[in-house]
Amino acid sequence: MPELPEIETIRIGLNNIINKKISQVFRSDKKLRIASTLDLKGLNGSIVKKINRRARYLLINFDNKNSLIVHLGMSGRLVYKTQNNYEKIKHDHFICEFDDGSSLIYNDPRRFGFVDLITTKNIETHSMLAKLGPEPFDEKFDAQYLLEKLQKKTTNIKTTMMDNEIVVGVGNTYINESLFLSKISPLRAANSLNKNEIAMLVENIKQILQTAINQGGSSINDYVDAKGNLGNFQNNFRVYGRQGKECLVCEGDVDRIVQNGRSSFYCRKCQK
DNA sequence: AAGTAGTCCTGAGTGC
DNA sequence: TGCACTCAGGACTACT
Repeated sequence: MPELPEIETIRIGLNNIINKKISQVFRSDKKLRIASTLDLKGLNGSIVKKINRRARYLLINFDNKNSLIVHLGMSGRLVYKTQNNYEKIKHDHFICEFDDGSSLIYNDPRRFGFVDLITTKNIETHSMLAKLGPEPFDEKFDAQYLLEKLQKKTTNIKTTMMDNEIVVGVGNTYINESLFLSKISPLRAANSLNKNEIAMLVENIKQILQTAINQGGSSINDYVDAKGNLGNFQNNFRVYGRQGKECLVCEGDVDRIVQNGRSSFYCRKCQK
């Protein structure tokens, strides 16, 4: 499941489509998460200028002032193939073929993701991007900012940190890991954290996301990068998916609970 | 207003 | 072997 480090890894890998010219676009008739307003004709002849990322959205800017917004949902893959005459496989929903014969393929079995086209200057007003909070690596995301945001939040800290209006790109996997490193229980009310705990949490979120990017993301179930390679960070998980196993810090066991319909993994003894 | 539950989807895993 | 069922979760919508 792609989270921010995986998307960032894909973004870096996609730099080799810059300056390529689209010769043909394919879209399947399957419904993705949001109805796309994609005008296929408008993409033909477009040249890729830049690949950006905002939260978990990949933004592909073209020379004609349009941008593709791509979200990979739970199971989406965005893979670049250099071979000519790429043959579609099951769940390929969107394909850009370039004039040198290479292809960019969006494949998504569960169809939680989407592809949309928007005028680049209006990109921040897109319904999916308009309300997003700061990037975790943005200097605006610091202890003072988070303290203010959490003050009135009575819900648990784990769910709160996955709210995109507070900070973007912190999904289930990395918030579990960040809370473990910060020795904070996922059950704590968000407004019960003191400033030291908040500062530690901010630092650990930044650090764990950066480490994951450096290692090419995590491969759980579906994720591969733009070249189809697996990531490595899953080997570094301290609590995620380790229920019943021994805590790596103390002699306790890792617990699994469900919060707001999502799995949380934590050590009762280490995380208070 | 804030918090919570339901929703979309398919493939992998489990039990009979 | 095959069927039925459950689970995974990002982010929206619709309730309370």
